[in-house]
Amino acid sequence: MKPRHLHLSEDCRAVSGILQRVGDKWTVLVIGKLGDGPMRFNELRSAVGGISQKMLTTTLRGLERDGFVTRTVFPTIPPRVDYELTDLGRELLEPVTALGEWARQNTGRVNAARARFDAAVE
Amino acid sequence: MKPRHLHLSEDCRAVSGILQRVGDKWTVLVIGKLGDGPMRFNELRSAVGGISQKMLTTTLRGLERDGFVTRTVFPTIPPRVDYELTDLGRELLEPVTALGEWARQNTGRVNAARARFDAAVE
DNA sequence: CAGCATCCTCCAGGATACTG
DNA sequence: CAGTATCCTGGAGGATGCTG
Repeated sequence: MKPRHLHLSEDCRAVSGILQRVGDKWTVLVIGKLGDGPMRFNELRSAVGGISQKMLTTTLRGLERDGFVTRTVFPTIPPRVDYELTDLGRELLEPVTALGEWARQNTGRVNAARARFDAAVE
Repeated sequence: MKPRHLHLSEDCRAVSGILQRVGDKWTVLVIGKLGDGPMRFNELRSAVGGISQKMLTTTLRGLERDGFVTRTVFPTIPPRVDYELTDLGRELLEPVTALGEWARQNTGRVNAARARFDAAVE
């Protein structure tokens, strides 16, 4: 085994994979909302806001497939479906939240850099 | 006992933004390589592997614009251009690496969940 | 209510060719 | 060497309509 420096170079493909998985338009927003507790489909839809029905379905299926979310169907009329984070999903939420915290604290610096860059191009 | 205030909900748009920024196909791989020190264009190109010249240019421009990397041109013949992480870039690398570490430790569980899901659908 | 099915648009990203 | 400039394609994602 290679010695681990604190660089991500060695595992960067894996990092890239997980980031692409989680870096699509809706995934984080959905697991973010589900972090508050189980939710029904349309409840989640309006909580996220702006997401199409198709994309919510797609996103949830993906999360379910990867073991981040459970899907519970109540065979009532009308039907009721609850989505809830699994343990794995909640664990994922931690490093994601850390990144989110970083984002929250540094958007200012990023925006400043952008303004500087765009001004330089003029 | 889980920490009760993960509340990603409030800033989830910002999180989503930064994740989409960093969640494209090449960004993480590039800053991962640059984490080892400054690199020239083609050096970086072959280090990353599989990236087209166009996408490396695009990715680097984006990173430069956001203040994550610096671009230094040496007016020699042939030309030489060095790319290097800024402080901001190195700081970004930390939460990203944490997420990468999570990915490294949990790909097994995710793959297992996928296999289970796909088998159930069959 | 919670979806599937369909159609359509847009753009990330690859391939290729040319240049200072 | 380090790029620009074009062309092209797959797939993410939106809009709409139908169903158990």
